[in-house]
Amino acid sequence: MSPRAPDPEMRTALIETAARLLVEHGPDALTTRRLAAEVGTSTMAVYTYFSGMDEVLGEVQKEGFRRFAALLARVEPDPADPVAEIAELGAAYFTNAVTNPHFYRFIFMEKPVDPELEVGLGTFQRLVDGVARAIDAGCFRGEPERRATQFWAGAHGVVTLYLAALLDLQEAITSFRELAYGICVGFGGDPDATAASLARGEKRFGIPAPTGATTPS
Amino acid sequence: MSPRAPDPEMRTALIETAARLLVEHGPDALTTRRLAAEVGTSTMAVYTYFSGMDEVLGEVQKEGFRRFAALLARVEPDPADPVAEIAELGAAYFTNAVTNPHFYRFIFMEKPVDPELEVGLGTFQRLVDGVARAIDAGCFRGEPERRATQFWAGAHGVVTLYLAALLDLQEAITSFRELAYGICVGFGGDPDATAASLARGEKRFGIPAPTGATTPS
DNA sequence: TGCGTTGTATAACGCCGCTATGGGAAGCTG
DNA sequence: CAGCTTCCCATAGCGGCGTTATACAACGCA
Repeated sequence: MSPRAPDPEMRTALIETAARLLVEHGPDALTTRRLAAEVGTSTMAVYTYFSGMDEVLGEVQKEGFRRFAALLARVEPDPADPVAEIAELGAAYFTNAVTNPHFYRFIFMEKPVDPELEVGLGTFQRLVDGVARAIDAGCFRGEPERRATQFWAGAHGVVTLYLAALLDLQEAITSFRELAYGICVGFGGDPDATAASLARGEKRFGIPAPTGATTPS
Repeated sequence: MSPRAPDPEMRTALIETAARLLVEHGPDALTTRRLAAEVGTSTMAVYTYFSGMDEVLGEVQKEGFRRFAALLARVEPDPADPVAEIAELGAAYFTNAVTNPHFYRFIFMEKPVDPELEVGLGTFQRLVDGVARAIDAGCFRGEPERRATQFWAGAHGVVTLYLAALLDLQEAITSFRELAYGICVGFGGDPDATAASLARGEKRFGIPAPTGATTPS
């Protein structure tokens, strides 16, 4: 008395196909019927492997955070120049948003399906750690979590303006840089040293150069 | 040969009812059928007075900006202390978001239906003007539009974190304050004078005190 | 009074998320 | 190797959505 075995690849296929649909066709394409058709199954599969479409969307959100975390993982801790490290994390954040706007919107601009979302908070913790090193090294003053919140808030605000086409890419990059500079120097950072570190970190990660079209589709 | 006259109040009633539905029941309540039922007409009215539901939503967005602009209008230009004026504008922004979270979400976190949205840009211009006065007065350095963008980005980021329940009200207010302080002082503002002006402006407008529940529903 | 014009109520179309149902595949049991 | 139990999933249906076609009712000028 053993039942028919579930397809171990089906759940993964649904999530990855949903993520692809989001990236390629935008959030409107994320319907149960279209997802099932794209995978080559019926809508019932969604209810066999998930509680409903909402859980699929939650998994897509997690997948987005996983990809973002993978990008952040490219940034190595730099005890010698923690402000440069923060600039690298910022560049990674910005690059992630510009490269995959649909994903960014879905992850950061919609109310999270899973309020816990430990994987999302993990990416924030990565920033808190970097900021804590900078504060310990005396690069600027503050409480790590709160200062990290402010870096994040600024980055998110600039990205949001960019994605709403209220800023072109060049303006967005400039504001992004200056906001980081303002926070560091505003809380005690040395102006010249801060500018040098931010430039160093940004160069290391490499923000996408604004060539050709400078507003998102 | 004169046809049946259109009801001059119908268009307004639809927009205002839609706004009320958004405020009281959230964005999911903004359906054609429910809106028509609430107004006491049929769904066809939406197509008689608008091109479709999208145009209604666009008008709701404009209405939200109009209410926000009315709040900003309470802030009088203060040539003697432009940084206090910026703090007042910030407090108005924050209050607007906290008081009407559904409206804030709808206006600032969803892609605008009408990309022009001159009324929305008008509210931003109000900030640019205040920032320009501060720069002219030597309170900090920069180009008005870009610096205003950065204030806006920071405010929006903090509000977003608050509405996502990742910050409680007290944390949000603190980050809000410190971000403004950081931008001013980071670009040349005198620390003590900036802190005093920000406190003065905030006191004048009055950010809602965090009493009782400190996270949005 | 009649006619032309136009608002709008009703019903229908094709979507949506979701569920009820039933057939068939799978593997343990005798 | 049958048989039976179990569960996957294809099909079809339900109530919702935005939108559209149609028919009727209201209105003002001739």
